[in-house]
Amino acid sequence: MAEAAHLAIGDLARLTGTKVNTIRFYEEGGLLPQAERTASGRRIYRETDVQRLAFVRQSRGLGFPLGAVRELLTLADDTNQPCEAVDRIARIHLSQIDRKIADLSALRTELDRVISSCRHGTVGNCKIIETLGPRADDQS
Amino acid sequence: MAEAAHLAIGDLARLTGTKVNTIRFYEEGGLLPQAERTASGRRIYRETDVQRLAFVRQSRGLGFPLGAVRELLTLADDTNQPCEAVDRIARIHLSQIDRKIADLSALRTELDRVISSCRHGTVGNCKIIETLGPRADDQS
DNA sequence: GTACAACCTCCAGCTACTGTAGAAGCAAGC
DNA sequence: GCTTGCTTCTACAGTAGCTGGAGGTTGTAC
Repeated sequence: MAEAAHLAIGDLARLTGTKVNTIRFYEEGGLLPQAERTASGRRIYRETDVQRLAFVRQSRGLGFPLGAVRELLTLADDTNQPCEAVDRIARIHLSQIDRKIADLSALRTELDRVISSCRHGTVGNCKIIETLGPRADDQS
Repeated sequence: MAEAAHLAIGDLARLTGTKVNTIRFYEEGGLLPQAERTASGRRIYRETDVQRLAFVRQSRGLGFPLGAVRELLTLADDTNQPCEAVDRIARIHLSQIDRKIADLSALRTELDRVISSCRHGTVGNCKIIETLGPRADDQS
């Protein structure tokens, strides 16, 4: 009997590509339920835990913040609900990613402009340094 | 006498659009020198501090991490050096921004794909939820 | 003399983990 | 039954870059 009736935390970690500490961290944050324990206090897991953790990891891999993952988990447990709420969470996340990309792109443009101005002289007349500080005009 | 011979931390904050706590944080982190103090222990600043903090803020605004800002400050103080090192720091930062943009773009594509699969039914047959968990195949 | 703003230090909290210390459990070999 | 060595346990510090708050002075204006 007992072909993997239950798993130790290290097994769960290996199965899901998650660090042991991260699993404990998720448990503490309510993303995973409080694990059952052996008599000596070690956590034990089952197949459902593997699935739940895989869900968490997949969501995190798509960049959902932990709060969103918690919501998604709650929603996923209630299979009769319309999936509108799920869709909404995902779209909010998408728009946040779009915003980050836009911000970074603007930053990139600006930084590129700054770098292009470099004439490879000394720091004293370096356009990059000038751009960074208002000291540029102290020769007036 | 005394038309702003020196500035209080609140003045410096206003002049540079920086929070007071942030200024103290920068001082602690060595981005600003230890400020002079009045007899009663209050920090006092001069024009050079305004310039230095402006430099820090400008650099941060371009996304340079604090470590890079520290290096840039050191370089900026030695005006005779070639500005190669400055250029290098900026280029490294640029490439990291490029990488972030690429990562986010890939994420965006994937997330968009997931969202597009939504058929607006119930959570039970929600493609988004399916994508997030390996539970999808449990009907086999 | 008394408000009240601005300043001080110290510390907790944010995100999402990661790593470490020190102790205890567990399986295998001898 | 003892040692070795791996896994697990709890608890806490650290990462980046601040931000906000508590609780206590100081400076200034009325």
